[in-house]
Amino acid sequence: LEPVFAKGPPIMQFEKTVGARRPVFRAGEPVDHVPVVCEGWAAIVEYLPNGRRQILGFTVPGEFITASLVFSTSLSHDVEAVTPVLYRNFDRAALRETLAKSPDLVERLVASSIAEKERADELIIDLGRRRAEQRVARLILQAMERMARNNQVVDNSFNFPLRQTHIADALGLTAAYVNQVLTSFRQDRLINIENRALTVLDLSRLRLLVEQ
Amino acid sequence: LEPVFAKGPPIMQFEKTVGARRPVFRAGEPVDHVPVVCEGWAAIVEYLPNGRRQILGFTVPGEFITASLVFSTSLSHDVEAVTPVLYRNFDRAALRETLAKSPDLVERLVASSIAEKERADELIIDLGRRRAEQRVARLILQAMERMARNNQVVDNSFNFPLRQTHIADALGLTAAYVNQVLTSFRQDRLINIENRALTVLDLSRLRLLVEQ
DNA sequence: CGATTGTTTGATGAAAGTCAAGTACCGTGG
DNA sequence: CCACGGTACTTGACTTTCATCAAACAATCG
Repeated sequence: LEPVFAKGPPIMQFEKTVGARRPVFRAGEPVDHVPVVCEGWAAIVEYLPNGRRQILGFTVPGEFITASLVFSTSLSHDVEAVTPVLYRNFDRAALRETLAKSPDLVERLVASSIAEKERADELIIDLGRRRAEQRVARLILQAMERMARNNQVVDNSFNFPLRQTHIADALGLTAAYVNQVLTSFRQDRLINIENRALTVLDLSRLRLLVEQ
Repeated sequence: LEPVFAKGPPIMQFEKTVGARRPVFRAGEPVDHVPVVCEGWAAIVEYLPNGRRQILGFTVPGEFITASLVFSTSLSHDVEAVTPVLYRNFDRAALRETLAKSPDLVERLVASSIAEKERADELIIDLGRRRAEQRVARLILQAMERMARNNQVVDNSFNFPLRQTHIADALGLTAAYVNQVLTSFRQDRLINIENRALTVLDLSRLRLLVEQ
């Protein structure tokens, strides 16, 4: 679904940009359009009263921030820009009318909504039953897959703008510990990170780490 | 949505029962009807290659096993009966036709699907950033809320069939540790569990534990 | 009523957290 | 172009939370 709107917008309304580390939306505030991210990464974030935070997921370019915004007019979590974010806002009523006329588009909306749920379920499994190493390895592989789907992986190398705090808050770890894991990955020649670009040096060994 | 189908079924197909601890569905196997649980609790479960398991959620009576089965014809996780489960199977095509005619029902389907996603997000936050005590307390309060919605809570007391292993596998803990937490809850006169019935003795103190 | 399944308790250990201090990096303005 | 402030990364010493393992006991269920 999203590619359609990310590129040639039939019912586009207007674009907006948000700088890195700035909020895109605040939890609870009304969202009167349906946003699709065109450029940059965003994080869906929950802040807890004790100051900790949990990242519920990331949106990569070409995706809805969340498919539920087609139906719902507010979000229960904050959305923050990881990199500078450019997103397009679609008129909700117009979008829903378009959907009503196109069963094909509905299928695709349903599909991205199911995919969202599946990513959430995978994250639950990670947080509940996998150790830090596996969580980090899986995050990397998942990011690679999602980027590959948009043809943004060349030579096992792709843009990876997440800070170690993002990884930590997404995986229920601390930045200090994520650092240790990444350092050990580098020493083992599994990956390399330079200039916000991540290169997977040994894909099969990384996949092996992830199974089990 | 579900209450409609759990009670007076316009397009009911047939009922099935499954004994406690038995599988309801296997991951990947085709599901050619849309199941709604009428009696009993079920768990959605993922088994990992290392023998651990993670429970992704529970269905209480009157709910879809998962709303995504209205669209999708298979599940990516096992479903297991916690108690004996009685569920009704609806014809997917007929159900979708009914939906096409009733925007009201669609709204309700969307709502339960969003609720499912919200529960998943809450669980992510629990597993990522809350400690065992809070996780257990929140599970109890959530169960109470869901049962209350079906008028199954009397005097802060309700049917609670989960074994400690279920709680552990749902919250990313071990049964031994869940036992310690529950024991401490009982000693603190927060709750009582007897005969598969859970009574909340001090709701406000339990809520206090959960915030923060 | 025996067998399976679930609960309780304790001793021990490991994974990951906390805290702290130092270094590197980066964008902005003088 | 350099200095500066903020952000990000790295490392190490120490602590906490929870896991692991084991064994005994209790409850349930054919």
